[in-house]
Amino acid sequence: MKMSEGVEWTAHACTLLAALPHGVGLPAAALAEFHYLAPAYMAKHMQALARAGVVESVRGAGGGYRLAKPAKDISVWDIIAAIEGEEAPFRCTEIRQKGPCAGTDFRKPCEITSVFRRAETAWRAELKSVSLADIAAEVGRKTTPARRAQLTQWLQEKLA
Amino acid sequence: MKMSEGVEWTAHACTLLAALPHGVGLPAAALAEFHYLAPAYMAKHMQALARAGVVESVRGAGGGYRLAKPAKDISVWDIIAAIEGEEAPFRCTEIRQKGPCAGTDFRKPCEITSVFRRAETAWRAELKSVSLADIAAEVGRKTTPARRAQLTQWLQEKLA
DNA sequence: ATTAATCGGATATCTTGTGTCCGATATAAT
DNA sequence: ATTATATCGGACACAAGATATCCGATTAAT
Repeated sequence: MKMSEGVEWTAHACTLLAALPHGVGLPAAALAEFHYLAPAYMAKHMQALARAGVVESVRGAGGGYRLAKPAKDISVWDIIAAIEGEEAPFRCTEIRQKGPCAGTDFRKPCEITSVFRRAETAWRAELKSVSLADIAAEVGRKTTPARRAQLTQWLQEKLA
Repeated sequence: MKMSEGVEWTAHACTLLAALPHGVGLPAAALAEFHYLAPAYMAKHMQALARAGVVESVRGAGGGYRLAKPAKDISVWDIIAAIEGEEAPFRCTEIRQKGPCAGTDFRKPCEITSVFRRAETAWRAELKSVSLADIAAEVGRKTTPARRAQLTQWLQEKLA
């Protein structure tokens, strides 16, 4: 069970977008360059985010991706759902309904499925409770002035 | 991100083993037959459980697999760890350390990794909190007398 | 000692994730 | 208005992990 690297890539990319002024975006190539990631693959993942409504795409010269909503309204879960889909990691195939001793009264989920449901609900709850705004604020708080200057300069190049 | 079906298969298989008297086991073929599952593939998964110390294998005629510990000391998490490994679904590759604006003070995990750590800790906590004994007890409570008789007869065949 | 049953690891197939490329489209410059 | 350039979007290859099987090694029963 491995989560796609795309989640990590886009989470960091969206954190960068959240640090930008409202309405301002960056092309996928710049988002990839910011962490030295494969541009084409990053582009593919950003497409998934756009389809899911997390970011908006602007085509043509000077275009790129920008957040489709305020950063406080985008959770880490939203990013996972966009990249990985909403389906749960554990998928009950109802094997209890098969076999020599299978019964017939199966309206409720089996005990094993129930455990996984509870666990995955707790997992999603944590992921939903943190927004891009929270992350961006925390990152900003920890950023040194030197790095902040570096970032400003890099952004000027890219936004010019 | 998909969890292996082996987790579902072996969770149900272990639930069956937990219902047996202490020290008694069943061959992999019987565990598969109980839910009409592919015997060879079930065998492979049971091997993983044996390697992880969740079950013990007994070779030769009359052998099979039995729980290696009391059912109350085996959690759902132990089964996942055996089948899937202990590694977390989200794997931080420290992309923040790369790129034109990468800094140098990276002793602590980044904000994004922290969120995933918290979420996965909550997930594992739920899975660790439920033992095979809990599941077996709940299943037993819900089992009708008719099905219990079915099970008893099937077991007599298999244990004979 | 022989036979039969069972585990254990090596092997093959298939789905999913990883990664790239080129056409479609919109912007900016001329 | 036209052209050239930048950018997204989906179609297309490749690699990795999950799925599934088979046969040899080992052990108990006969």
